[in-house]
Amino acid sequence: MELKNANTEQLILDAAEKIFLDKGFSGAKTTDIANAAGVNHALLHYYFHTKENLFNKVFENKADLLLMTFKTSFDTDLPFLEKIRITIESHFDFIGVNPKIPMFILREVVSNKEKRDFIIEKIFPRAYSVLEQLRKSIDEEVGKGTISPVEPIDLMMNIASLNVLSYVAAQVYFNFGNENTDELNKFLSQRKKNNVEVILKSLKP
Amino acid sequence: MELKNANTEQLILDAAEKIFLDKGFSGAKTTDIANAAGVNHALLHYYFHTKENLFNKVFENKADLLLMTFKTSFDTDLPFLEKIRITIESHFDFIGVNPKIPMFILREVVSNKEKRDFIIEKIFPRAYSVLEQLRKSIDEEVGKGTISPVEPIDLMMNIASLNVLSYVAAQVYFNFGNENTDELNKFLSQRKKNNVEVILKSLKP
DNA sequence: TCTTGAATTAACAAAAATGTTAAACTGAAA
DNA sequence: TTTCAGTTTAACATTTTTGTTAATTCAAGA
Repeated sequence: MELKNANTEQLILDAAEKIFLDKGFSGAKTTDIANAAGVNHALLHYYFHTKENLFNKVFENKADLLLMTFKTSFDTDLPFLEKIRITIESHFDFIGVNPKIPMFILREVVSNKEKRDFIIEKIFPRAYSVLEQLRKSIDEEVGKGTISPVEPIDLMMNIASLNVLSYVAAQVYFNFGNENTDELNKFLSQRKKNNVEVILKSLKP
Repeated sequence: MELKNANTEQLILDAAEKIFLDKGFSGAKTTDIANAAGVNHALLHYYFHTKENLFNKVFENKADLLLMTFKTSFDTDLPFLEKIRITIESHFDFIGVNPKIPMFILREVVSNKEKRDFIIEKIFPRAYSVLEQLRKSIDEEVGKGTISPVEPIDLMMNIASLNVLSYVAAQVYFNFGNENTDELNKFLSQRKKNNVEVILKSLKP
């Protein structure tokens, strides 16, 4: 087997990832992807046949990554509120290293029913177990009087909303993902602190 | 002057709005817009010359609407926390009647620097005065010990994040904007209540 | 009713974007 | 060294999308 093969296939995939993340499916052009990868654009079709096929590879990859977001640290034996804090912070940091994923998924999902269904089918099974596990912990803590009652889905959505839009705002105001300024970093650490505080306060009895 | 004129121009604009809101600039096709408007697609060019020109009309219109979102009710003489509650609820309800606007603006803004700059130039002047007015009220209340200190920008972002993503989730899970089920309405009223509670709790001393 | 100018249409043109093909190249194994 | 399979390229083909033009319709005022 040749090595060029795996190499250029990966080159194309990397370029596709970069451009699809920025522009979405309809905004990205296969010729731009080929150019970015430094290859003849026929090669793109040779390896991936269609634009949609190439896109799906990127999309599924990123969807998986997004789901890992909520690999909550609930199997540790830390106090509940500590686990929540850690969940929020690691979710925030995860987005920090993958800042374009949430908007990428949302963009396709709101404008494309197939993608919407795909994500729902992927998310529901996983989310269900996470949410039920969370419900148990919440009930326990509510019983102990440590926290006030909350629906697991609300808690998760609150965390995701605050964290995701913190980064979207950072991309818009500070051009995050392309530049990195002190102001940006200050903004992000302020948001991180804020998000933890807001969620923890919302759980107070 | 003929009356067809204003009429079909508006027909095209309405169709464009619908399709651009769903698909974004690059996902929308001018022929689809013309079809949706029930007119020959040459008419679209006759009235608006280019796709971009037509899009900008829609975009600027929606950007204005989005900014009106935060026409806070701060000139009333209600207690501070009541004003906050009303702000949250009316923001939530505003999105309810324009559910696709936030994602529409975000989608273009994250993938297009010009649109990003356009929005920033529009938002900053207005946001600045709102935020400074809010800062005054916050300082006052903090002085009275009614609330704990918070940066105005954080408070606003918290509200916007929770409300916007409530509706994005509703679009994804419940196909909001196209269908209207009991489950959806239950979800939305639960989210509205949750969002108010989370923000008000976050302000507790 | 005749003229005028805007509105509308069909037909065409150009550009952009996706996809295909056949031939040339490459490197490893027979 | 020849052969073979996978890789790469240039050139071409198709489809989609945007934009244009010239001829036609239409409604209102002279």
